[in-house]
Amino acid sequence: MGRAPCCDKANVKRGPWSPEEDSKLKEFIDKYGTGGNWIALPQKAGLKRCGKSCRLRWLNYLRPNIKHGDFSDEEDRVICSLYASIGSRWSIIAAQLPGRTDNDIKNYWNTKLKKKLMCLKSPFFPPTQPQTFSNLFRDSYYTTTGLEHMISSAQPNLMCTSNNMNFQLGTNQYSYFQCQDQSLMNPMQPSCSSSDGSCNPMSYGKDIKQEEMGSCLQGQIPTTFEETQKFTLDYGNNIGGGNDHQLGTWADQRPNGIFKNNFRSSQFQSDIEEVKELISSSSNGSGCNNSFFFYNDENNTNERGMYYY
DNA sequence: AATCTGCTCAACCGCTCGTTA
DNA sequence: ATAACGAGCGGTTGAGCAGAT
Repeated sequence: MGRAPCCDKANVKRGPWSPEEDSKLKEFIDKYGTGGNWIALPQKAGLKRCGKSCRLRWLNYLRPNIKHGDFSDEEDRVICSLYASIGSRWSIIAAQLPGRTDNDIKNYWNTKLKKKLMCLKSPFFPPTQPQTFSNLFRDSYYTTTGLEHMISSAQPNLMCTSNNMNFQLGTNQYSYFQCQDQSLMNPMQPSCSSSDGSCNPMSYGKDIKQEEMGSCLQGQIPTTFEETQKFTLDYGNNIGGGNDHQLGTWADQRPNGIFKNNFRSSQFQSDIEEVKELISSSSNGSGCNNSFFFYNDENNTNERGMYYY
């Protein structure tokens, strides 16, 4: 038995609000406030509406200082930055943008901003404008959870988690991500597990649904690790950092299966073996070899890169 | 001009959480 | 301790619109 409805659905009006209803609601709240009880409000205000509907109408449309219209670049930046950090916590994001409602931001993200960020060079997502991982990762995007989220968003077949594995070698910072091919499993299940649970799926990845992946990939979901590697090479053409993304594809396939982007940092080059060593010792021999590691130099700006193996 | 297609966004739905009795 | 309730939240829907065919 489900929860009792909050109002008598047969006797409440639904659908778009008329100007008369708007003014009734506004006048009532201006005069008496909400009284902390939305359920009782419509009756008092003479509206044949559900309390929830009144609340939504007020919060999203009628209350003072609501800002409508295009989002500014600064607002874009704040939304992306917060989304990268905390995910779809729209009310928290809205709290940082005066005049914007959570519903507005959610709609804006789902219809426009997400697409902007998804414009990677890819056979599955034909770009409408140049966009690269390195752009996504600039400035405030560059947090560990942000990277996890962006990788998962941009590459829906991969669920990535860092397990908070960050370390420093010389002046370079490294973050390690285990990535699991979601096309091979139920999206809620990890593809591999270890005794310390280091392969548990991250919470950000779990809301990518099978049908979304299907439509994203247009039926071309890779089914083997080799196909996934190829897919990632194609799909992640522009993964890279700083100026790296201008240099083209992941051209260098190594015998050991590591795919290399075009890195410029000699420090990074010399760190590689040590990074791999650290990763294999810290990941407790879990056998998770479908992974990224990502590095950032001391300036956090120009020298960045990602290895996939 | 008619039809189709894709997009936007207001509104709804169902769930969780906090409060109260 | 717990059941009931309302507020708030995020996901989803669908009417209306604009542009493409």
